Amino acid sequence: MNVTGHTRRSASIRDVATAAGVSYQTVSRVINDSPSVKPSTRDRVLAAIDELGFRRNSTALALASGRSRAVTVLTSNTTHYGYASILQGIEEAARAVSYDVGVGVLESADAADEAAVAAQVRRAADAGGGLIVIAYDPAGVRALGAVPAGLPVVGVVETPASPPGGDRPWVWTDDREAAYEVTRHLLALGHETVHYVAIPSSTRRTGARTTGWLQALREAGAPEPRPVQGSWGPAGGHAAGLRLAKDPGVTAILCGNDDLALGVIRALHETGRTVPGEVSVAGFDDAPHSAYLTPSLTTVRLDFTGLGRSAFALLHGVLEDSAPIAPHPVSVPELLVRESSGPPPGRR
Amino acid sequence: MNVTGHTRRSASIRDVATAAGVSYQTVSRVINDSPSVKPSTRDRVLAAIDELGFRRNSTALALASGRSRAVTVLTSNTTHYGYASILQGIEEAARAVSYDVGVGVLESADAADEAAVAAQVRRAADAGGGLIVIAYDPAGVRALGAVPAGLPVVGVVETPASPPGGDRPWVWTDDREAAYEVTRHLLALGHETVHYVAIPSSTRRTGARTTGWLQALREAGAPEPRPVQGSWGPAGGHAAGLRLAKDPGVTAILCGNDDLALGVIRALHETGRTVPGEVSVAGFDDAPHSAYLTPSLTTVRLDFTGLGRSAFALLHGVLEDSAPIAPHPVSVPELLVRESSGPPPGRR
DNA sequence: CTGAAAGCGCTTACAG
DNA sequence: CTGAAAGCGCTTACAG
Repeated sequence: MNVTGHTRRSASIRDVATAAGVSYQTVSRVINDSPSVKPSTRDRVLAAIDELGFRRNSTALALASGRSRAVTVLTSNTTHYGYASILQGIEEAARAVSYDVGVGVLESADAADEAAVAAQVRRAADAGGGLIVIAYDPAGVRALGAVPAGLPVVGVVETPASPPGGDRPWVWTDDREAAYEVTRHLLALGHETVHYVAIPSSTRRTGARTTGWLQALREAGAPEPRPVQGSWGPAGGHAAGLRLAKDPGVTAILCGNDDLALGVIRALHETGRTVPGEVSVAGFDDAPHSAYLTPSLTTVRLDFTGLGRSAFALLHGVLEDSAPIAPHPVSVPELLVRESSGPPPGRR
Repeated sequence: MNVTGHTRRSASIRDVATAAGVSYQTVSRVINDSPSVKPSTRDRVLAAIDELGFRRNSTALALASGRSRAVTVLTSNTTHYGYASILQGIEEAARAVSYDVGVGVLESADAADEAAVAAQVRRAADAGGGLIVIAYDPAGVRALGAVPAGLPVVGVVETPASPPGGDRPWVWTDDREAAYEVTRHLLALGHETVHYVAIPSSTRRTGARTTGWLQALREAGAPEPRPVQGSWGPAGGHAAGLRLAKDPGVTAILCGNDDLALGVIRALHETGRTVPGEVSVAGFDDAPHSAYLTPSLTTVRLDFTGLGRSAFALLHGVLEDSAPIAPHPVSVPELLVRESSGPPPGRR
């Protein structure tokens, strides 16, 4: 600060060069760790950098080199636990290697507004650097599809139906396996079948969680009820729960996430059904509060933060042209059996 | 895309100039809405821009002009509901005026790691543009304090004890008023007093929520129990709830946020106390699931998204040198009375 | 091992 | 109303 209150222009490589008695190209070499600098010269430059508090201007770096040590995360939402955790994981990994992280929220989760999604993708592309698209919902899937070829991008996606080719830089958690495990847990308790309240799938096809649930039912020879369409939040779970509560044959309900499960439990309570006495309920994600609900919620923990870190690692590999990192890191889901699941009535 | 799979260099203002038959300075004038361009010239340039798909390079803009239509949000966390909602509000407002938004997570919420906080502030400053610091916790407060003078910054803070001077570009929700209202609600139900489980305060001094709670107790001539220190999450609420449950005189508990309240309710349940039959519990924030808990949670809704929009509006005013926007927008908290609060035992 | 030149894609004065 | 020059702070070849 000078006396007028304006920020002092920070030192440039030319200032450092003058102070160190070298040309500014040499300064550039030092800050880029070029091996061809005499140690004594390097030391003088380093001392000048330190003395002047020089920090390399990232804007100039980006313009001159065409690379911009930055990643933009495109997501439909920042408040849902899973999305927010992925973002946190990305930021953590990015910070470790001095990358900036930007956020772009996709306007409409139902992807009705195609133009808005495309606009966000263009903005992100303009920002330079790489792109990570959270493609759990229609808007995200559309955004991923709208990324122009040639732009470095990683998609955080639902478990693909079949292993994608090597040209698909995607990461995911094994939702199918997770759904399979919870469903088997509920069936093992003695339930005749398990009903399912689905989160909106990212595509028109059946979602990965739905697939895993169905697989478990089929292997057990259990009846296969139609999934109930939910939304992302507790309100959708509540509505679905009220519908399911009308059917006295329903004794076990798997929900596409913990918020839905919470809404379902509320609906069951309102209609006088006890959990887990009359109906067992299980969720997905292990949100922070799920262990403290009454009853505490049986769920599957997915490592979203780790998923975010993996997404960034993959992108970083692409951007830095390093050896292609293992393209499809998959974290293992963990079943957490709590109070909300138990044997069906009459089998206690 | 060309056949080799590389992205085609996008059009520059020189390309547009050539196509339109003008100099590139004229193109610059057109994209900057300069009034001194002949309409017919403008039309030709606009046509060329459209045809070539020209998009202004924001990096070059930033380097040449020294301004960077960008804001970096510094926060301790992206997953807590309040923090995430503020971020969402900022992004929404920023997008409306084509600003990029970056995110920096402050390493340690307890601000023990002073160096890490300072490093994040430097990084954010290097990114250019403005800064919004969420200063609800010690790390955020420290970050806000570490911002070098001259850098455009807006702080999202707890309700200040006294109205700050005009040189403090701060925004807040009226937490004190909110706490005051919930406490009065509980007292009006007939409770002798209201206990308080506090969120960590941003400073060593008493937090705004604590102040509002105390004010209501004093006005009512109610006993003033010591606040119980909680954390941000349900685990802290659970621990605090177990302690409070030991005291049979406790009939009403106000919690610093909904997650704490959820943990408190769980602890009361575990120790055999009914809510609201024996103990009333109220929270703060109106998280999305709070209405669907059993019992549903009495709480105060705070408009975090609106707070984020206000923070950005204030910063935008500073950056664009426009008329100083009303410096301290305050949204009005809304009391939501639900099932978790009722009359004390014996006064039903 | 080090320096001088050209350029990244824009903007900001300065001319006319 | 429009054009030619200089420069933002770096990097990338190109010389020596």
